[in-house]
Amino acid sequence: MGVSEFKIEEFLKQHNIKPSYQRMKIYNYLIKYKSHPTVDEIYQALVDEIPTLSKTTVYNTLKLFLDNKIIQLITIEENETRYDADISIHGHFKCLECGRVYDVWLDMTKMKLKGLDEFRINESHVYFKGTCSKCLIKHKN
Amino acid sequence: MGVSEFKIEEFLKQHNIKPSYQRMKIYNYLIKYKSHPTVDEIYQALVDEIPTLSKTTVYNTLKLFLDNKIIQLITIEENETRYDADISIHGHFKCLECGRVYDVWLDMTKMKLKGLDEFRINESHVYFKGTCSKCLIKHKN
DNA sequence: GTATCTGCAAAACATTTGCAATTCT
DNA sequence: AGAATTGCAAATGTTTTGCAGATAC
Repeated sequence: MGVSEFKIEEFLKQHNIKPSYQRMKIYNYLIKYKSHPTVDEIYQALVDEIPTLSKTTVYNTLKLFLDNKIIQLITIEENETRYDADISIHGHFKCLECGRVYDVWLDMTKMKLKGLDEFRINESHVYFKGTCSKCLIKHKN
Repeated sequence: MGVSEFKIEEFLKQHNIKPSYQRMKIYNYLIKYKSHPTVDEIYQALVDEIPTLSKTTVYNTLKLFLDNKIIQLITIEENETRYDADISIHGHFKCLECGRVYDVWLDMTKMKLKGLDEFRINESHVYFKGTCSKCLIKHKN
């Protein structure tokens, strides 16, 4: 496991979140796999280990994490809400063939904006869609 | 009306879309108001004028427009799919106070991307959230 | 013992699907 | 008439809500 359970427990406490078993497992899943999972993917991945787990708890927990700003929400596809424990400013790329979501590091400070004079920007989101390198290589074979 | 019905009829025909009454009204709504509406907003706006209108038709029509690439889909908020008849490359800004969605013109060519080597990018999307100038002015009063 | 957390079941929405009625040519 | 379009009703899928039981301090 990339981050020890103890560290996660401390981390959640520092953010005013009581570190219940379910919460620690869900947060651990997010930082371990970095796969930008949906609610259902998190639920399916953990239900074997936590047989009593309910989707309601996954929803409740993610909402709590969002409110406390330790995760961010990724909206790429309509009807598909994803979550990311990396809250640094970065974009995403979704491969339309395999469905994987990748991180994209970009410098948005150079981007000139027209039409936002006098607006207050709180959040900036960038995402791309296309075909990832893994899928492109498959085509060659 | 900004664009005559005749022009819309011709436009749809040019894109292999049979210009039914409903389709012309829906397309007209999109180009007239440029408000990036949801399905429900379109439906509510037109149902007075077309009392038999159903949401199914709005869904069908928007899907047809998307397939024929005369509109684009905007995904800003999870659970809220919006549509835009302006298919040029631009971003959007959603005001978290009044809910309005604005167009943002930006030059993305200057944006340096890290992590997308060998990827094929088909679509690029940029959006912002915050407070628009109209709402900021309200605060001063 | 009291607060909180969890999870079932039902409700609330948004979107899709099947199909019959309507419209257009 | 024949093909396409419309729209109702039901189904689907996701997220939210109410609440009762379990758990933690």
